[in-house]
Amino acid sequence: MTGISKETLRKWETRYAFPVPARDARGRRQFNLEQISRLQLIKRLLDRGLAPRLVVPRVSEELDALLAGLEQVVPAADIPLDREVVHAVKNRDPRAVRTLLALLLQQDGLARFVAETVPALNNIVGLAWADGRVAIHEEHMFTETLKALIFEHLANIVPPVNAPRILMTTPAGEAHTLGLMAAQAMLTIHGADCISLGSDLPFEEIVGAARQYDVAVVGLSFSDAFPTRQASAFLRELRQQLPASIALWAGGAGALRLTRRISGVLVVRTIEDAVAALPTLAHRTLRGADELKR
Amino acid sequence: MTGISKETLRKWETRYAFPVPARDARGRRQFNLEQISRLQLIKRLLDRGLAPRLVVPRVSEELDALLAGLEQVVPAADIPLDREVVHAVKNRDPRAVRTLLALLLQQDGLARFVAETVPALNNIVGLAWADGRVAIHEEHMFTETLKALIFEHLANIVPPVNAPRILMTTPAGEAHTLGLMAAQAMLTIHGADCISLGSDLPFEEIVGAARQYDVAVVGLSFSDAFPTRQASAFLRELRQQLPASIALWAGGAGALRLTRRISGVLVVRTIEDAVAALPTLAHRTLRGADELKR
DNA sequence: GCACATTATTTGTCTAGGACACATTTATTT
DNA sequence: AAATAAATGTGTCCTAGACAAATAATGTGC
Repeated sequence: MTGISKETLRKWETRYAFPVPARDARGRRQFNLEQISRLQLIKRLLDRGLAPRLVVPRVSEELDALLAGLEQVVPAADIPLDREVVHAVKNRDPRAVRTLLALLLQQDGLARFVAETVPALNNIVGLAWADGRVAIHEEHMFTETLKALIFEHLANIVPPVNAPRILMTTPAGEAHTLGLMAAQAMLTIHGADCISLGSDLPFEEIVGAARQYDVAVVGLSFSDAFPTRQASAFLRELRQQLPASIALWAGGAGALRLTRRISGVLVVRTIEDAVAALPTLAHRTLRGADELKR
Repeated sequence: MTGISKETLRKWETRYAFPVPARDARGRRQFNLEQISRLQLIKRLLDRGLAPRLVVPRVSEELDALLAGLEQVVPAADIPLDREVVHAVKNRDPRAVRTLLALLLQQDGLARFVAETVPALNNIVGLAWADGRVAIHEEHMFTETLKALIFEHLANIVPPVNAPRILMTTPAGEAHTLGLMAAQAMLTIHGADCISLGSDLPFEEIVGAARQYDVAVVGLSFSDAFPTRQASAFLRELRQQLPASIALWAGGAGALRLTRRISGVLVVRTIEDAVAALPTLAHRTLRGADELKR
């Protein structure tokens, strides 16, 4: 429920005297709801890079204050219908959510929808979730509806045969694919040939796939929940294992938190960044062409 | 990689003298590839209900023999193009995979495609993965392509307003959604109103969502990798927490292994089972109708 | 005052060996 | 043959401690 391992929880118990759970008849730890919500708060602060010793011993009120200070200022969503969407989500009305999103998509066109509306809405819903105004299942419903919509519109676009190939995936442990899909849509519109391998792909598999699919770029998405340290280590290691000819792009809220730049890794801050980097890529030499030369 | 917890592996080491891994400089266990593949073999046998003491100490050859005896005879895939699909997957040619799948879909129609072709292909690719003939990333590519295809065709179907609502999701820890999507497509064709909440939904959220979305059924999918005991416990607990008026359906390879029936839980063995159970459901009373009565 | 090397502290994850409940199997009695 | 009791099998949790990698603090030379 918190994303914190049981070993870590046990250590915190002895080191910081929190959380000290009740025990059942067998002596097993039983955490109460208050402890769980405090742990979730702690987790969010740790994910933003704070040190455990500063965060774990603090009570919820102090944590709230800390988090408020760190919370990035939300770019006041100038998305039309944003309130209606949130309202439909909270009303648990999937059809209304779909209708509203489809409307926005029609108004904006896929490119703008995916580049602006989706991130903004995602942000709004994410914040509402963090506040507890939107339940996990409501967020899931929103995400699924949005993914379905993007999928459908993506189907009609066929990239040119020699378009630069981009391998899109998510590292092991990262299950959020909405951002990845949005990026994929945008890049496909701009003439890239995206191959999506879905979420949760182990390290070795990413390396192997990048080589075997003959791609120009490996694009990874890190969500807000992904530990910054791990993301950094992951990218460094992957950069080393990948041939220099393959570019490495990292996007998502988790990648934004990477303060120090990693050489050979492009941190995609907005979807437009990725589009801007597209022209630098070499187009694929086709197999047929290769064979003709021989 | 095996789905076996580290605690269990340690216990097996002392109890059955397998696996005894090498140690790194720090004393940490390092399993070699041979041990890992033997463990994967063991896992598959345990999943089929064999007792650990009979399985864990056995060498790979014996395990192979055991498995061969148990392996349900794969319904000789009478799917046309099955070899071509596997070939395209192994060739890492997403476009060819997509073209082939689209072709099959056109030939069969969505209903048959989803009820017969998808499970058969999934089975074939799954077996090829277990043998090591297909890599994880190749399986991901296949799955993603298939999901995209189903999504696109699902978009055109709008269920009647008062259709019985089915909540489709996957329990926490279960990331495989292909089977869920296939079932969703089939049920939607047959007039159900499916609400997909995606994968990996925590227990409490499922309970909450079921109540709040006013559904007639909660449909869960358990993959092959999901521990049978956990699935059983999960379903029992969920059955208890859900109102009796909401039916509970469990599908997927993980649900097939539930030998003892759980009262109030329908184990969906094939997608057709779910379709057959559809007529028993009450249609939704619309809010508008309710209001008129008052 | 700043760059760099060195030492100290923090932190997560691993190890060992043991306890225990629940399930399944075997032995015993009715 | 059925019912009951004892024995064994099994996964998961427990405690207490070791240790390296990361981060912070300190010292040193220029």
